[in-house]
Amino acid sequence: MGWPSAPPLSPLTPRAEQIVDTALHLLEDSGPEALTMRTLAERLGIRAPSLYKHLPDKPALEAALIERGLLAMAEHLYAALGDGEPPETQPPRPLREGGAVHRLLRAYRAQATSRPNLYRLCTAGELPRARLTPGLEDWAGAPFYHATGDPYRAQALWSFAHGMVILEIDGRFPPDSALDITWARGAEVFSG
Amino acid sequence: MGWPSAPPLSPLTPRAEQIVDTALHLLEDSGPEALTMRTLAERLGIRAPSLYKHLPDKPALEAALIERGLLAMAEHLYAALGDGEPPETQPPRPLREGGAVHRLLRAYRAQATSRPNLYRLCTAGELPRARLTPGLEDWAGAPFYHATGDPYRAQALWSFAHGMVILEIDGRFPPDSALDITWARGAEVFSG
DNA sequence: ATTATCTATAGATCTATAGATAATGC
DNA sequence: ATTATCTATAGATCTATAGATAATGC
Repeated sequence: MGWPSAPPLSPLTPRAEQIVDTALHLLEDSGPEALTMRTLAERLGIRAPSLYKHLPDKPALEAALIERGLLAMAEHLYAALGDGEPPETQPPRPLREGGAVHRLLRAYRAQATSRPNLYRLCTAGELPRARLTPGLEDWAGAPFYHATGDPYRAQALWSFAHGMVILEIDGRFPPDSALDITWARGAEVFSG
Repeated sequence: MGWPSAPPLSPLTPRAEQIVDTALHLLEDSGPEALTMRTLAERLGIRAPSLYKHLPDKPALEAALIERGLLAMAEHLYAALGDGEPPETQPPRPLREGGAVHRLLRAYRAQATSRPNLYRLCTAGELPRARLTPGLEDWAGAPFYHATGDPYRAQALWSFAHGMVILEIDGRFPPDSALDITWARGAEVFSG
């Protein structure tokens, strides 16, 4: 008995998988403005038009990246909640450093900042829901519910976490900010 | 005795002011992808090259929009904290509906959602600090400090507010979400 | 004279399609 | 035959500059 597993992503051909993988690195290394079909092809050692034999169009590529981002984030979050420890078996540990909220937030921050450009792609603007594997979005959001046990607190906690991460990634906090403390304050507040 | 007033924005010529104003409406009505020099000129009944006689380039236009957005938001927030009621004269009202945190959050949400495209422009990606009036950013962020009395709580509260707003604007919450309740939960949690 | 505007255009990109060509796998 | 790639190119934009032209204000 453990956490639910992710809905399986629609399979790609091996070459398409390779392309998406290269795109992932290109995005992370060089930022979203570098993620063009031409530059991607260049990294693969081919010409841009060849890409269209493997992926229908650029939105499809972006959707594939988003799916991988959501999947990686969620797996990280479920692992942080404790593998094989669904909520019922976990004693409530509010206000403790080792509580579920603290662990969840630490994992969220670590995963997001480890791939900031992918995180931005996954969360900025509207989600291309029609192109995503059904159920993936809900499954990826569920850890917040598991950590709080309440849908409203879950949304509020996610908002806090997303706000912190995106403002941190975008360099919006004053450069001398002690963000560790801010994260800890947030965790305490939401553990009460 | 009241709240500090905004640092004065560097003045533009009347025509430039008009252009910025039109850009503001164009952005809000038609979204960021419509904010091109050509479309803006069209709205003004002139040709795109004419704009460059009034504003040096497009980043300057964007900076002017951002300044206006920050100014409008901050004025709204200061007003919500209570005009002429600096923190010392306000009795602490934690956990009360009428508390400073509640009022601040309500104002933040109302202002942001009243002009979502401007809000996005002001908060997405990196801030063109070199082009902004010095002191404006700090002044605009201060209401969060005034409402919490602590820099860490202030940053955490701002993150929550920004996360809620941007996720709401971008349609990231499930469509049947009762966001009023989520906002209230957040306000309670940060008032404790 | 100065100010606001115009036309013409350079120069950079991007996505995506059509059709040809080479290489691989029965 | 099928698969992967290529070249050539259509078609859409965008920002911004140069230099000409018309209108306004002394």
